[in-house]
Amino acid sequence: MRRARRWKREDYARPSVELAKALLGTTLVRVLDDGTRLAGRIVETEAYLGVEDRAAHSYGGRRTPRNEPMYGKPGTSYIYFTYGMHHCFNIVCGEVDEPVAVLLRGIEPTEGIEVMRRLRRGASKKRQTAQIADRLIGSGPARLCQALRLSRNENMIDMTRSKHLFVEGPHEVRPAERIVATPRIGIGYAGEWVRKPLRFLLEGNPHVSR
DNA sequence: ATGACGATTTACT
DNA sequence: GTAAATCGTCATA
Repeated sequence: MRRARRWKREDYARPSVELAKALLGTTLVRVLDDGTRLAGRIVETEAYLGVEDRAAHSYGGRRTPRNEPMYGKPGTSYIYFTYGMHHCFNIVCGEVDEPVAVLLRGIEPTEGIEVMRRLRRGASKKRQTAQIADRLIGSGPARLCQALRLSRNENMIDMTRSKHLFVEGPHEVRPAERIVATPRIGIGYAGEWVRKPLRFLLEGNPHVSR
């Protein structure tokens, strides 16, 4: 087994389409304050291309308090609150002042699975479901945030230095898991950008959303 | 100050 | 398949 290698600045400093594909098969690690280590294999991502991309928060060069992290160093976390109840987690890439990022949409839990299941269940105020199926723990941008206890507290973290949130290699993609591209989800307002194949996933992996 | 809306999830018909 | 939940953000005034 190859030794785990934490991603450095240069690993993040590339175009969002490249990063979105490169992240597939790597491990996202989240260490809670009490030291509990949670981890999952990234199986679904979406690339956001910045100023030209109508679906991106930075479309047209918009720069607001919310999307400020997108203008930071590659490897910075960008976590925002939406729909009055959910969080989405992105990793900033490209160059400083180039507002591009990759949205993480699905992980296959590998470490701390039962803790993640409990975090997911605890996130719902409604009646506690008997048990959350494995494939529903990390399949979806907001579910992933619940499972890893990610919220605005983890916004704007430098993932090349943080002890609580980072990406690890090596890249593990099985031969049967080909990378496929589809249109992005939930961006029906983005005109011609709706159709562009900027969502990437490992074909056949059950921990992909929908 | 106001209002429209969202890079979603869940429950229900 | 359809709709409710739920509130921070941002454009407009």
